[in-house]
Amino acid sequence: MADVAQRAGVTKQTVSNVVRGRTVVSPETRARVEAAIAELGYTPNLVARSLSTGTTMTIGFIVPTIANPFYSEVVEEVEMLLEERGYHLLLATTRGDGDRARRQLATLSNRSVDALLVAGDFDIGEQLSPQSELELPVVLCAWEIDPPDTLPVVTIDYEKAGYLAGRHLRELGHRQVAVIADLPAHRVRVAGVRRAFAEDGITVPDDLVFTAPGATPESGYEAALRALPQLRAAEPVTAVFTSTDAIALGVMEVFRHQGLRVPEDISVVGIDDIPQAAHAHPPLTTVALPKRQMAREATELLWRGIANSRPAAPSLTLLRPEVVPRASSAPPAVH
Amino acid sequence: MADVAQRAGVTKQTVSNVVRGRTVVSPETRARVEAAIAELGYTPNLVARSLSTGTTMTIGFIVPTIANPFYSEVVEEVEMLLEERGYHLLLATTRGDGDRARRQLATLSNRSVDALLVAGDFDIGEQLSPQSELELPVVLCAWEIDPPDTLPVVTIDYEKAGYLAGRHLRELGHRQVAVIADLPAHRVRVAGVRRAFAEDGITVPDDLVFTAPGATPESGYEAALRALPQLRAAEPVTAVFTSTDAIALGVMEVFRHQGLRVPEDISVVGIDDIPQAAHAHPPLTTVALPKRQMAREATELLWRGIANSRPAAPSLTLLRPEVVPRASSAPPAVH
DNA sequence: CTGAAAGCGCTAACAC
DNA sequence: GTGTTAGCGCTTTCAG
Repeated sequence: MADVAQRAGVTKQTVSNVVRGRTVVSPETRARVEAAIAELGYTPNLVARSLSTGTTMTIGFIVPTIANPFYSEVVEEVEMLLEERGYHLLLATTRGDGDRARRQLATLSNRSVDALLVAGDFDIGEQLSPQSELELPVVLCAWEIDPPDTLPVVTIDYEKAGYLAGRHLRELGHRQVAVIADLPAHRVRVAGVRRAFAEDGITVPDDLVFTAPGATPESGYEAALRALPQLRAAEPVTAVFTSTDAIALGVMEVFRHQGLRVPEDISVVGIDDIPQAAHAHPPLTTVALPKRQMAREATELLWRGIANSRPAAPSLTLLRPEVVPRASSAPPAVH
Repeated sequence: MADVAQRAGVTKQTVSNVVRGRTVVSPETRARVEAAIAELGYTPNLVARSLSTGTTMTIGFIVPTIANPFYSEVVEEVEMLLEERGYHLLLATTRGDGDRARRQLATLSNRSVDALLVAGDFDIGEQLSPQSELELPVVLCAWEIDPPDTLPVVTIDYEKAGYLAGRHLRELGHRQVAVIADLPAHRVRVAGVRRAFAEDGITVPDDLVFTAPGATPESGYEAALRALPQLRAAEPVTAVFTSTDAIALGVMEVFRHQGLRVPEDISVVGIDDIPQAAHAHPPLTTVALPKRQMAREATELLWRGIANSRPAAPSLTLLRPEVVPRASSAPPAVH
């Protein structure tokens, strides 16, 4: 920078002004400086600028994983929004490991990011309270279980997602439903389904609730195998609610192998609306979670936090999920 | 830091030594300093450290998109490897936009990252030559088309992936194959298929090559619809090669709707081995691309580059793909 | 083993 | 409009 200044016959300060596009520089001076920059191939040192300004133009995003299409879509959207404002994305994953989460939080908050977005995995909640004391804007998103009330949270009404799935089945006329869910992580979604049936005085019996740990197609496959005898019991189950589309994919695979037709013999409803849901066989009825909208609102709060250089006031934004009816659900067969 | 030093009755230097775990500090002094740190809640400013050391403990990763499971898996693996060494991940996406790519490259290289990993999209290649002049370790990965020979490149033998798919079909006895590919991006994969058939003196006619832009299930669906008349022509096509599993998913959906049985009437082979391939209907035969291994080797070169504070010597590492036979491919029906 | 001094490259105040 | 003066918070010499 000093070299550029000398070559252009000005001071570093003027070079700085030119680089940052300040309007205080006369056109001639600007031209001279720009020429010098080009000749010397000068490029400003962002770290030095950060030290000086106290701002890094970087925000940290802590997510459980990126392999899950739900999160990768959120991350993609956030990255896009940040880029629009010239911000960068420092990405960290916790993989459901509380220790990792804590470490990630610690490093990122040492003034190396301007703000922090944290997507919720239930075990990270605890570590967060000390964080709020820190002078760093923090926004939480995708917080399914017990969103803290000390920070701004943008999440989805997961209970309602379950409720909508349940009501969809009820409206089709289903009375006997099995549940295959990644418990306890998705307990809120299951509660929603139960509520929908309870409204009509129907109880979902505990022995029709099966767990699919990890919420993968594989876990859904295994859970469906375990569930099979119950599904075919005397009082026939006419529908299956899965807490995730991924689980539904595995469940439907079992049904195909076992000759259970979807939706003729049994309906299937998932949650999420992942890209593959539309191309499943049959296309999967699901409850879409507004991930991109969540990303937008969370980022908006981030900007607000950055503007005030502290977290936005505690708040809870609950986004509304929406049923996407497809071919995997239909009225129960009459018998 | 000065406060901590004063409180512990030492200088900043000693505090620094304690923080960085240097062994030059006497146990008593160390204890005093640590107490002061705890009492004051001191946490080192990483930006200042970076300015001083010239190292940010951050590496940049430029990737076309993260929504595609191929890349998200690579990113996830890279992030894990970085975390092991205490490095952070600055993620940028290009979305196939050359301008964005150039901007991303420019910002990231201004000393704000210690090294740069770039996953290949064909239009980014050009921007990269100026970069190599920069004193920044750069490693390229997933470079399907024309890997530059001026930088270290870790990629997959995509031609061989196509070749293996083709040979798999040949070994099953298929002679007449249609190709549905995201061209021109995947032209190398198609060339591989052609080579496999050419070895047996069989030419894949151009009018059996269909393009599925974007390599999504949707694009595969549409391409398959266009291809249908040809597939049912006089000389029957007994197999379809798709340049990507995602395309195959859409193609198989069309076949189901049209009553074409897979693999009895027609075999389908994809490339990639995305998670859904195993749960497709039927499970998809594919050629697995060693993404995680690619991530590992690329990261290894990154470390080497950082150690020498410049890119590793130009090199080309070609990883070997592998056929994963599943139910979507079988010998052609005799007629 | 500890301390004092100099600087990393840039920006924010002020003067001029 | 442009130049001058101080730092931002840390690390790195180099003496002691």
